[in-house]
Amino acid sequence: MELPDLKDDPYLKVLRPLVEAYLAFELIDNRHIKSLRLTPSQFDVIATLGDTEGLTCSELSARTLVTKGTLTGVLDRLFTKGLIRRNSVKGDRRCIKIQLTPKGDKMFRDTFAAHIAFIKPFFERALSQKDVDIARSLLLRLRDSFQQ
Amino acid sequence: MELPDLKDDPYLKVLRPLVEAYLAFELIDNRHIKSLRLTPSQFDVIATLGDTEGLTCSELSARTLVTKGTLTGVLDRLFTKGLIRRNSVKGDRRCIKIQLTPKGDKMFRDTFAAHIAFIKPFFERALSQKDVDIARSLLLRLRDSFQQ
DNA sequence: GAATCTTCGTCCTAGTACGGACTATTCTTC
DNA sequence: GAAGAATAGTCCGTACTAGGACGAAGATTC
Repeated sequence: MELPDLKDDPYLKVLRPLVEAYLAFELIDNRHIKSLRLTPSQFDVIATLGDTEGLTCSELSARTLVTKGTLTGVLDRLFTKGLIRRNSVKGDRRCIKIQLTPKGDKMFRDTFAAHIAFIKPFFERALSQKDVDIARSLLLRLRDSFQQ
Repeated sequence: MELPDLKDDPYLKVLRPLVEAYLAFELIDNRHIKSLRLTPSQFDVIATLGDTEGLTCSELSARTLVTKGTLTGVLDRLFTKGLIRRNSVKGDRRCIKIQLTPKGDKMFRDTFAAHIAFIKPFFERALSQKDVDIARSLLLRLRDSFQQ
């Protein structure tokens, strides 16, 4: 990312920290996911499918960060690992319902809570409860600004 | 990314906003860069090379978000576009010094300031100067926590 | 000065990103 | 009910990612 030396600009002072905080989080996050033998996208899909009756591809790509085109390949690899299955949908032959297999469900139960527990202390160490509320509000304002 | 419904947890309330704010920024950022006929990585390299006498591949990959392995391909494409050249380094035949060509330098001058000017209003709209300072401090604390 | 360690850039693999093109359906509209 | 529009999932091309393997070249150590 373009991170020039613009510390003199009062507004752009927040660009670098935003990028750096996110990337630092992402690095830790991805590293732990990798130790679960999954890629971030695969984990994303498994976590989203957990505790559902199954979702279509479009629902999945809407709720995850995986785009429609990429999803096909991700699902192929999860299928090869025996973690998901594709069921046809009665009433609409265009749709496919993606569902966790028992093995996939076990993966979800084993890894999901563990991953959250792993990530949480990093936030607790950095921010007080009050800080959390402030950070949340500022970040949401930034998000909304970029989403117009 | 894994973004489960954990709003009940006071600490993880900030995870989603962090990810969402960053991704919203990245989307806008990348879209504008694309309109300059560059990819984010290519822009990153051009911006980093700007106003230097040239950098080696390792320096470049240290200062940008492009890893060593990816850099080769990115430089190949920039070379094809005539934006950079690779010079040998006297005294160390392992190194190659990457430098902007006149065309690359023109690209840097034309696009860099324009891109900053494009991004800045999104921050100005969202945050007051005071907010900027607070956001910056909180984000840096998060970053440091994830960097141990 | 030889063996070793380190660094440099490149190449490789598996996986992902985006967006456009494509086929098969289903829905709308007249 | 037939033509057109919209939706679902797949496939494709170009580019990128991380990390590991590699050979060439420099630095270190004894």
